[in-house]
Amino acid sequence: METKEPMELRIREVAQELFFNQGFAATSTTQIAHEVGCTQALVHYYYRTKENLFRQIFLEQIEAALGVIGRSLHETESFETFISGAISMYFDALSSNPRLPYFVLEELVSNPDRRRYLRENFVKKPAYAIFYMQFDTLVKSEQKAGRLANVESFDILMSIASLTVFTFLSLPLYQDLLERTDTDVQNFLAHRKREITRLVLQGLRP
Amino acid sequence: METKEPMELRIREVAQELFFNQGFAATSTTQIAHEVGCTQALVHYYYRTKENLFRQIFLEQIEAALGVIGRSLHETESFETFISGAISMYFDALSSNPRLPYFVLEELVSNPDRRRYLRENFVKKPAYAIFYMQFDTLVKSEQKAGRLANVESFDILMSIASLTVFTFLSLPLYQDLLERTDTDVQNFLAHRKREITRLVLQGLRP
DNA sequence: GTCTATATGCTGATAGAC
DNA sequence: GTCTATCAGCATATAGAC
Repeated sequence: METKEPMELRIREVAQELFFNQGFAATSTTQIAHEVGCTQALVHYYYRTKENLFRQIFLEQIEAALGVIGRSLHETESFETFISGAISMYFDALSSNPRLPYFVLEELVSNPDRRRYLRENFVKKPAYAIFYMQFDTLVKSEQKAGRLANVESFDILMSIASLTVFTFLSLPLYQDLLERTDTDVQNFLAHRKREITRLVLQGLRP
Repeated sequence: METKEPMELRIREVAQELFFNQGFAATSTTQIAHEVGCTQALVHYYYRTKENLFRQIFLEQIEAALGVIGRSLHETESFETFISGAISMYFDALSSNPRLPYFVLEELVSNPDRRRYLRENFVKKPAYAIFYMQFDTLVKSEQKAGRLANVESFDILMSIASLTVFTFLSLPLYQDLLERTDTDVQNFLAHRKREITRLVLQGLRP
């Protein structure tokens, strides 16, 4: 009953995995074709250029990542549970996709065109301005009520991003430089999740 | 009176700048030679391989970075001033070298051989075990005296590294995605330095 | 839709003249 | 020490047979 996947899709799936693990520059269309089990010409038949193939995959990942951030903004009983819930969501999402942060960072840092594209097609969309305004309003009302330290909204987001994202960026270094097993890494992630939550919450107290 | 620099050194300086800004993979010996004003063969005459040339430069940068970390461990009047002084030193060192974190991260993440080399030649050296033990002893004595929250030494280092390093890793994104000027970036860095110091210190309070 | 064959260009590295 | 010339290899991309 198993329907054979069409080549177009298989190429895309294999390409995604390779781009993800090796980056754009280090992945060749020849390698993609080889792992798919077709000729290199077929990759170009479907996607014309390597850049084209990459862009489709890259945007899909960006959208998925932004989706997680969007869903983290939801009603809770208090600002503290809201923040700790958001951190927990980011950590869990990245734990099942630990190479995503480096993949996105690498391609955005090394290619200004991709930054421009992301800015014009995502950052400037009203949805993201609304997201930030909602968060900012929430922060200001909490501060007015005296339940929150006098910290800027942007700083809260930057600190949470720094602490969570860097954990995953440095994971290969943690594992190899300190010679840790996969189990060690899992324990480390769970441990950091708790400590980061504690640190951020303590930093938000008036 | 100006002595003409020997070619060997000029090649190295130009290579350093290019590797720094573009990474190892994206920099060719042809480009190095072109910017130096010599032939590509001369680059290989002096350094034999591109990897060889890179390694010398890379290790120099690693040593410089580790040197800053080493110098940050010094006597102060209190643990709080010690921590805020260290953060300040890291921030200032990176401000005059903002691409260093990405350069080091990229090469270590993308090349397991470099991680192995760094581990065997630096991480395993007694000097770094001593550095960590000194810090750990200091933390434990502060905790015994009730002046410090019950946080593991490694977590303190990880959180400081996350907050400072990620700031510089994400600088191109901050600038381009939010369309900030160079002056904006300078103000942003100064602002984050203060906020990160505040957050870490508050997180260390019992 | 999938293949073979090929064009074109760039890379790192070496041999050998001067 | 610096050059010219060249090699082999791999890349992306395309043309054309089937």
